[in-house]
Amino acid sequence: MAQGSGLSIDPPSSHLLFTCSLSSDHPQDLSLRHRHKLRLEPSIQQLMDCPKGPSTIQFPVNLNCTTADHDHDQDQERDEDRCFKSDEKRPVIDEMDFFASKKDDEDHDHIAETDGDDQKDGLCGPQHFNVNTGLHLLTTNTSSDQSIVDDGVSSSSEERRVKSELAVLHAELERMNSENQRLRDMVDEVTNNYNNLQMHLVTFMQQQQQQKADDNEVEADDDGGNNSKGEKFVRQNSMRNTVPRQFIDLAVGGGSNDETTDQEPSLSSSEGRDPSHSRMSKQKQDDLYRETDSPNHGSPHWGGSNKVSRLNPSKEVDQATEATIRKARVSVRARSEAPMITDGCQWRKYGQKMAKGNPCPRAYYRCTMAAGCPVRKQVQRCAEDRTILITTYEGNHNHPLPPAAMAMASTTSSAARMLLSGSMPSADGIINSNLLARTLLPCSSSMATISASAPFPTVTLDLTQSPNPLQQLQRPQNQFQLPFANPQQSPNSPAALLPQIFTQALYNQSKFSGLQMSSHDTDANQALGFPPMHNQAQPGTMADTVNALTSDPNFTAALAAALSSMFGGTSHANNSTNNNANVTTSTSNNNSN
DNA sequence: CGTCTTTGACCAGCGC
DNA sequence: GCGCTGGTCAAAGACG
Repeated sequence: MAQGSGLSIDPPSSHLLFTCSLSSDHPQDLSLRHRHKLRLEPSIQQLMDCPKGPSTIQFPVNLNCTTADHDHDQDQERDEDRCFKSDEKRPVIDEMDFFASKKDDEDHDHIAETDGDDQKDGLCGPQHFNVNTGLHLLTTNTSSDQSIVDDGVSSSSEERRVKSELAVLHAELERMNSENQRLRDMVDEVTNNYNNLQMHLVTFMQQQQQQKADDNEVEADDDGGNNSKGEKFVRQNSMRNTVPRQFIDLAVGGGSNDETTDQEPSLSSSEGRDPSHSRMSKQKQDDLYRETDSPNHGSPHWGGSNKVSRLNPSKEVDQATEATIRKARVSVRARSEAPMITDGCQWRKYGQKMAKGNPCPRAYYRCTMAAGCPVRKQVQRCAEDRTILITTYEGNHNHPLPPAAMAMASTTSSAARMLLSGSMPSADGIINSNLLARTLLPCSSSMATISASAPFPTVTLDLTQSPNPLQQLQRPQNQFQLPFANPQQSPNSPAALLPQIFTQALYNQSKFSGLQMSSHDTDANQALGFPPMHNQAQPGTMADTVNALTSDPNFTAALAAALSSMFGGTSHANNSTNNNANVTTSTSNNNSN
């Protein structure tokens, strides 16, 4: 059967097309079917809106046909053939694409490359319409159910009709392109506005910090201190440089802090303890830990890597800040049956204790991805609900991280620094914390809690959406609960994803606050499948996304589809990581000591 | 044999 | 000073 000429377009010809699209006998038909399904539906709406209905409504009419009219294999083969052809023609009425110009270019290139394989590929593009008008005839005959190709008498009139259709469709295409351009301009404008706002916010926060520094300097000078002007200048600069320094810290996953760590004056009690612990471990790894982590190990707080260069001994303010930062923690509450949520890092369990008020033991882990990495985490099940796993992180990694781990790790330090960006110990620190929380996690799908009066400043995100309201009421009163949008989280939502959502939330806000930013953040976001920053400028957008995701019972499938669309089928690694994130082979018993 | 987990012991901080 | 608690150490055992 020859294209265009030999086709016997009997009245149900249009039905044939739909039969083809539903065929599932061949794998390639499945792809075709998906393609049709995905792209035809919006087309229908466009066709409805098209001023010249009859010429363009033909395609959706095909969708209403059934498969019952075709009994012969030959017909089916013909159907498939026509299906491809219809696919080629379909782009004429394809869905609106905000970035159509680029896409069209790409399609055009692709067409040029695979000119002879169009039928196999089912390629689409406006150019196809021009290339193969004979195919177009296949689907232009639905209104009258008359054969077009075999009608030699009416061929000239058909040509004219086709040309007029073509003109109309071209006009429609141009209109859509212009509208696309207009929308893109609007997006650009919004993005620019957002960037400007962000810049202003950063500037404002820096000015606030500088003001604080100035106030401290005035107090110091009033005390009769011998601070020289030069030293004051250094201090002011140190405050001014806070943001860049934080930037560097995060940029390297905690930064190479070995030298600064070694020079860190011990704030812990471990120094007096180390001699008594001179018994050398048999484990090389532990030796390494001791070598590189001894300034912090054994301290009542977990070690942190956010150490400032001690080149200038006058930076007491920075030292105090950094010491507090080391104590800051980020806690994530998520439902998980697994003993530990996999966050992309390798951890070694170094202890387990029974904590007061909780029958479940608390496990202590340290990062083993690099010798001397000071990052630690605690894992404990919630006493009220054993299905809730509470994971608390502290410290910054001193080594490069895999993409899956980078987000969480950087978020820990980001959250810690953000938490401490206010004056925590004072009453107004609570206010600052509250404000911080509001700006920190407006896009959270759950409950964000900031504890400013706890022994260690802690950012807690309750991602469990506890079904028991009493649990919320039982929280300590010194913690702030910030109810955001709280869609009922699907019980099927993989708990392992929640920290990453949390991570993204923190990321967005840390970027929004301008306190921490690095190119690695963007990389991590992208590695996790999150869109680049400029696409999520508005927190509400992210909130909507998270809400939609977490409320979707088919969340995993939807996520996989979304990732596939983002990465063009290369998202398997991330997807599998996400889905398996809470699968851990390690076991932990409940033995207490 | 190397790595990891378990678990009793040790230590420091804190409150009384 | 004493006891409680949280955090850590390190020997011993398990595991691959």
